[in-house]
Amino acid sequence: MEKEKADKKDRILDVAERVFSEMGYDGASTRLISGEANVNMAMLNYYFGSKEGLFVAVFERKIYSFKTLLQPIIGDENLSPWEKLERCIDIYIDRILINSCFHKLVNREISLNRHGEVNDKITDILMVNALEFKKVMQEGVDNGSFFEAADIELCVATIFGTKNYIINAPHIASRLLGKDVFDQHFLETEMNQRMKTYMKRLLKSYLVITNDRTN
Amino acid sequence: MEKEKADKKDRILDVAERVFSEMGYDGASTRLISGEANVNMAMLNYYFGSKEGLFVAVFERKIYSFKTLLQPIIGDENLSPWEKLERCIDIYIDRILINSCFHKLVNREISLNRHGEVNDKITDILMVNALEFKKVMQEGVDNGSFFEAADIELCVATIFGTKNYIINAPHIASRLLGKDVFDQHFLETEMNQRMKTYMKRLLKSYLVITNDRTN
DNA sequence: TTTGCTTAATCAATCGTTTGATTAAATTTG
DNA sequence: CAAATTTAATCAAACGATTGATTAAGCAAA
Repeated sequence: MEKEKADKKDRILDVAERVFSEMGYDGASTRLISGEANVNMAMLNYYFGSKEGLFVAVFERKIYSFKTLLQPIIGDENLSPWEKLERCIDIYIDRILINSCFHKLVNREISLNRHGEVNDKITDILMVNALEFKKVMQEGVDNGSFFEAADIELCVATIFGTKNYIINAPHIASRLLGKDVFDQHFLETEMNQRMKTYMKRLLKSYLVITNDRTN
Repeated sequence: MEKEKADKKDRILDVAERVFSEMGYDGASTRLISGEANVNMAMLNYYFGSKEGLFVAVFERKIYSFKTLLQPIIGDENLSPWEKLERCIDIYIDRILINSCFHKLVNREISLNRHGEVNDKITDILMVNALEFKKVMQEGVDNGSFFEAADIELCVATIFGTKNYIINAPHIASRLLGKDVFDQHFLETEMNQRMKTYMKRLLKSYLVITNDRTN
């Protein structure tokens, strides 16, 4: 009973997450979601109060800052700023590519400024994550191991933006890369490694001081 | 008469572009658009046939490849691959920041794969532009002036993705940068210069070979 | 008069939500 | 234990509101 209820709620949330991410909030009707989840329409309101309530629930199940994951790395005094950044990138890319459909949803709905409740919460969490990356890079700049004139705020935009570009428009990314970005297995293995390698090399060559640095 | 009609159509298109980009296609009702444009609702269908027709018209007015802008640069034999890339970045950023609200619309609706007609057209155009950038970078790799193992496809993702991150979620970007990204004047002046400087330095340090290159 | 533009009124369809009835399990009562 | 009562889950049906679209009449200009 308890179990079945939890199962059904989870099934609804799974379907809702997928349908929302495919059709957008407005494009996804409660009838379609309930239909695909094989539950009566009224169950959505019974469990979640409203369509917006369901939307919020989809987020609350998944969204949480991984500040707690990043903190021990950032606080580790044995690691150089660059080593910290490397590990943060690894953790971030791992998490993103596993939940790519969810992050697609996040990015689309956050560009619409509605759903005040959800939006504010997500904005806060995204900001926390962004600021963690910024903090690590600032540390590198401050201790002189990173390029002093580095635009670390735009570096944050690059880290998140490069990922978004692949995730948000998979059919474009597929054509660009010549790979099937819709394939979850490809994302979690080959793409995962490729993005990590690329992000680190890109940022290292920009941030980490070697010798000459002409404009 | 001719003039007034054109004016009215343009006014509708201006409003539609803004409302679509603020609310999304599904979130924007024809009543709201016609209301804000101060025209009768039926005028939308009279001029554009349908809501989707209006949507298409919004795109057709603005979307076109700037391959023609890039071609003379790419074809110029007096320019090195890096010099070509620099100029392409300049042109690209100029164009994007002027039409930021439109590109926000493009990016959201392309992540939803509906509107087959528009989507296919936009995808093609975006691909053309992406492939132009890729071509320039490939040239640099081929002639040995660029890092041979450079992941130029992900470089494309970085160029477009970094821009999207700023444009798509301006309220997040505003908090990250400590600036008002909604301010069109700021975008077209300060942000414009800052993004150009950053993109060039970032890509140059990654692509252009200087001396050592350890992982 | 004919043509092109404009309007208010109206259309069927779909939206998210609510309802009241039904079922089954859990709990209380005798 | 058995009977009575409460609670939770589920459903088909219907609600009012809003959607995009159409109509037919009115209007102005050529």
